[in-house]
Amino acid sequence: MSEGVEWGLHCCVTLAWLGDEEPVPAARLAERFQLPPAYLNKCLQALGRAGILTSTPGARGGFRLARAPERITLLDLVTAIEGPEEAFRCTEIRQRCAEANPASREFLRPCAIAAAMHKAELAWRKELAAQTLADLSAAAPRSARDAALRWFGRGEND
Amino acid sequence: MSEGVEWGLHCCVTLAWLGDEEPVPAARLAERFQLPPAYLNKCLQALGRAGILTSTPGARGGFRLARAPERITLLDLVTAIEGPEEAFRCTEIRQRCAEANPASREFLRPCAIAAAMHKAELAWRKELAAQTLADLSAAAPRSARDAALRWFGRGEND
DNA sequence: CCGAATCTGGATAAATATCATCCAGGATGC
DNA sequence: GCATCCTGGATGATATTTATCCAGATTCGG
Repeated sequence: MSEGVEWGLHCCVTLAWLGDEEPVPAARLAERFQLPPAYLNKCLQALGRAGILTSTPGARGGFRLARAPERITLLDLVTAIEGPEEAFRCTEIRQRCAEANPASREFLRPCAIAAAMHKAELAWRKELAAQTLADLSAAAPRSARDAALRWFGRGEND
Repeated sequence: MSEGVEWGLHCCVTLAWLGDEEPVPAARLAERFQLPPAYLNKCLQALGRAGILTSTPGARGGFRLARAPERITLLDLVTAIEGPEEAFRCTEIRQRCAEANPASREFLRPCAIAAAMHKAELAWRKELAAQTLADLSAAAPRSARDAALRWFGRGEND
């Protein structure tokens, strides 16, 4: 799994803590986590296209959550970064057997192997869909949240 | 996920069908599925090191299942090919925050984000562990099994 | 005992994906 | 107007996956 998932998760949790009064520039988030600014920006763009973040261009612009943390699941995040394809992709090698006829009725139903892997993937997605950004923000220690608020200069308001 | 997982699964299901009276050379399995022989061999070697297959060198040698299909789970197979690492790997970017002190007590407990991803991964593994090679062999249509037996010249005995 | 078949493991190369940077263009606020 | 900041494309660096080849060891069959 690409590292952008981890970056995106940390950034979104941070954005959840900060609230959406004021957008946060990508460069500032990169600085916070010591990540490459240009590349982190690419990840945030992907989150924007997926409707998880909204971006505001221009001075004092940046990113903020597009909706309440309770309504953003980990599955949303992971799918936005990694894409919607499953980890296991069936290449239908059963149809490459010498005698196999691709038009055979046998191939109408899915490959049992692909079905088994798919079932596991569904379990994974279900678990991801069951956890929201709000859960993550709450699970982190208060000290982490407080430190973030201070670092971003939001300690006073919130 | 690497394609070797799919190859390994198909090969193992086939070996389950054939029984373990006689080992099957890697080259023959490659021919069956039209896969690159040398590279498929590497995958089978990995399954051998993982204790899923046993290999016998020399003429009339090849691979066979190391134990009954009921006792080989999909998790065994996937782990053998993909390795034991989790898909999401936490790089502890929370510790890279400017003010963070790596010795802090806060970092003794795992990162909430990593824990959430880990939970999903466990659900995936659990589902994989619940399915065995025997289940897969049984789920495939009889015609596929029969065709394999014929192709490998084992139609008469079994 | 010889030779063909076969696995083992290392070296290597090709193809692809991931990670990362840069830049031109457009939008926004001061 | 100008500094800030997102957007998207082009490009390059690095890592991983896929694939090949070969020398060495082992076994079978004659």
